[in-house]
Amino acid sequence: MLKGITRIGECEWEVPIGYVPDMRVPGRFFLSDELAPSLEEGAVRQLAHVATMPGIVKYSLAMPDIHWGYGFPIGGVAAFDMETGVISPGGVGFDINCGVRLMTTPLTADEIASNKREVIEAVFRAVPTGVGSRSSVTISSGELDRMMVKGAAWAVEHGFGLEADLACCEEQGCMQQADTAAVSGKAKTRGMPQLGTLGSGNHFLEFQVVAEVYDEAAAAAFGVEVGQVCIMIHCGSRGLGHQVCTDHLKVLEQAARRYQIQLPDRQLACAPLTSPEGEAYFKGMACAANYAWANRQMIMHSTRKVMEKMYDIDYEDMPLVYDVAHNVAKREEHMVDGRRRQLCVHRKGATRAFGPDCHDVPERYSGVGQPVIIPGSMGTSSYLLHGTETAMVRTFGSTCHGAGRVLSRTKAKKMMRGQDVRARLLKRGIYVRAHHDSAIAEEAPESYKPSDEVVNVVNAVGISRPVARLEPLGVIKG
DNA sequence: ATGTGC
Repeated sequence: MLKGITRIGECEWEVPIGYVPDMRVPGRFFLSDELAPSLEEGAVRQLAHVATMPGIVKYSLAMPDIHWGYGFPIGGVAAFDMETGVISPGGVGFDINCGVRLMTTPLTADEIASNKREVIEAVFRAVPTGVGSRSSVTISSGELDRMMVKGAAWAVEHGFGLEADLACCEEQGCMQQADTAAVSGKAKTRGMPQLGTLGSGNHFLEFQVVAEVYDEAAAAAFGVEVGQVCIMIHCGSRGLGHQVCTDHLKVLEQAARRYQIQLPDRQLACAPLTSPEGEAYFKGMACAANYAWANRQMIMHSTRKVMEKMYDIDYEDMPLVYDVAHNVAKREEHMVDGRRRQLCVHRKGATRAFGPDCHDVPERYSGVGQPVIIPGSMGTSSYLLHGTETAMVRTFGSTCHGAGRVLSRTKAKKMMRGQDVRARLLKRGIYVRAHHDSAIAEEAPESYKPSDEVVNVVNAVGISRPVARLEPLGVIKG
């Protein structure tokens, strides 16, 4: 382990005050001995830097998928007091409300085996993918504004889903604080033609089969069983969220100076939560978060339409299990040292993992906890878990979000050829569809840590519990 | 992540 880090438990480490100057609280992260060698010193320094920010509560936290990011580490969780704390775009990330949803089908893997390629090609035609991909639906700027205010509900009202889908989204797919006045014209222009598109990079749409169930009762509540085909959708707020982040970063860099906030890294640009600049970022971020929920809702709708057409199943036979945000800041109430406190919880490459009796856990999952969805990389297992009371106590109701890269995109492209990766996966029965082979090389399984190990860690710490493992059958990449 | 970069 790195010098200066203290071991607290089997999978828990502390970054003590003093690791970098001016820390207000210690850092804490969760990591197994297996994952320890891949820990980047830069990511730990970022975790310590976050601990210097005004109003941070208890700890600067990181999940086992910690790695180096813009300002805050990816895998980072930081809660700030609503009155004395700050809000920072670096604590959310450029892809605001990058997230993932899981939908079940009534089909078994055997039932789609004979025409898997066809169905994946059909979904590939129905869901625009890739950098700069454009939507098949055109919306006016007025509609875009309404969509940014209403989120997933906008999509459902326009015929892109079921009322029941909304209850199965974090926040019902809508952050109430959205105010379109905080979204620039440029951001709107970028977002307008991209609604219902998948994007690129690590975003994907994957056909999966439930390979193993670890918790029968929770699996029954979530509606999953062994052998069943599920569809996982991973994407975010596209160009709109990226532009919202860029615009507000510029403002908050100035604001940090004006409010005389001393920052060890310019990328931690922030403003008091109570300041006009901080509030404006929050409102704009909420718009982008709502855009992302509507986006995933529309992609799921397009997928359901294809499935309905190709198989003898109804639209209603494909319920949404859940939709989680991986990149967002939220106002939440948490018990801290026996006291109820209003906090702004930043989760950057981290998943909310609320326990059984928390608010915003759908009624049908109460007693279990919210579903937590952790995608693997292309060709590796994904996991469905549930949130826990331990997460509420230890991590402001948070857990990890995925595997985390081990190879840069450039390195991956140098080391592997997309066509080879595709052929290798096909040998294992996994059909990969993308516009370009280069996208496949960048996202090869070797580019990522195994998802199994991060899931082991969060299970060991108790901040979420595995419900089921899903294995890939076929995948669409941007 | 992103109309990949001042």
